[in-house]
Amino acid sequence: MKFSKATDYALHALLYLIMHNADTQRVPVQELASSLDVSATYLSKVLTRLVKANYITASSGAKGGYQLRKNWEAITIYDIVVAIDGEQTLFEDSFDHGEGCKIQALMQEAENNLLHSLKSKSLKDLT
Amino acid sequence: MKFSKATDYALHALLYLIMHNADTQRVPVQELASSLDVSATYLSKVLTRLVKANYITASSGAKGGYQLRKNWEAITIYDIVVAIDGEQTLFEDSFDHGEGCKIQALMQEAENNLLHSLKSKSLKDLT
DNA sequence: GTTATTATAGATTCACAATATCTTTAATTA
DNA sequence: TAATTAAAGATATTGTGAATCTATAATAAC
Ligand code: SF4
Ligand code: SF4
Repeated sequence: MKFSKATDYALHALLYLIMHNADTQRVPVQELASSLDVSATYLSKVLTRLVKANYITASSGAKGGYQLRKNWEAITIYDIVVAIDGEQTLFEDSFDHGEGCKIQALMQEAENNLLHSLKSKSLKDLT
Repeated sequence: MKFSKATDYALHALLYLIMHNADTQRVPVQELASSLDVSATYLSKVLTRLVKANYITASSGAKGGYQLRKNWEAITIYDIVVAIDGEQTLFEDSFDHGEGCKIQALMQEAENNLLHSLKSKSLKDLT
């Protein structure tokens, strides 16, 4: 019952990008990694998922690095979590006895509250 | 970002107790375990935590077993989760840069929504 | 084109906690 | 006393997130 470190890294890297006007400028993973004091190769792996999801862009070579996409303000925290960890369900049903299960209903409602909250917040709220 | 199997087992065991009028009758762990098709010794370990937290009672010896406490209806889902998994925070801060951190604020608010929902539901809602 | 720089991908390892089992001990009943 | 049951402790297993290492591909500068 906790978020992954990868998500933690992703959020912090994004915060760094936001704080460094990185919608106009590229930031190499080395800079991000040393700023966060985490492994560069691992962080790279994490950020690649954000690239795949089109939340940031990347370019190789000199002067390359990561950069926020246009309209990054609209990306929600939920988007990030899903991009990194996938759509895991908080409570996974051992059997699924079908409709009308009270346990399922309870847990899903709780989870929905969490997800709704994550969806209602965007990267703009980090500024 | 998911609940533990132990919590899953606990909820289902409780549901079984509720459905079998187990506020007046004791149910040995063997019966619970075979009903849920899980390991009896492991389930016993899990249920012991509920005993420690005074949500169920246990008695050894012949005709012994587990039994719901009086006023079990008031026990919340949150109570169960905490009794089993402890008070883990969904988002644990890598550094804690102090007040005013937007990331922390966002994640904690989301988490609070989840916890509030879990607190607002009780075992009575399983009947 | 060559070289330097950077991201990406794949394979592999590491570490740790959840899960599970086994065995012993304590408690309770008949 | 004998039988039954929970609790506790030690240990084993497993799963998986986390991390490293080593290539390979892309890009820019010269
Ligand atoms: S009782 Fe409900 S939550 Fe449990 S396995 Fe059946 S359907 Fe799923
Ligand atoms: S930036 Fe915020 S969430 Fe991240 S380590 Fe600092 S205080 Fe914690």
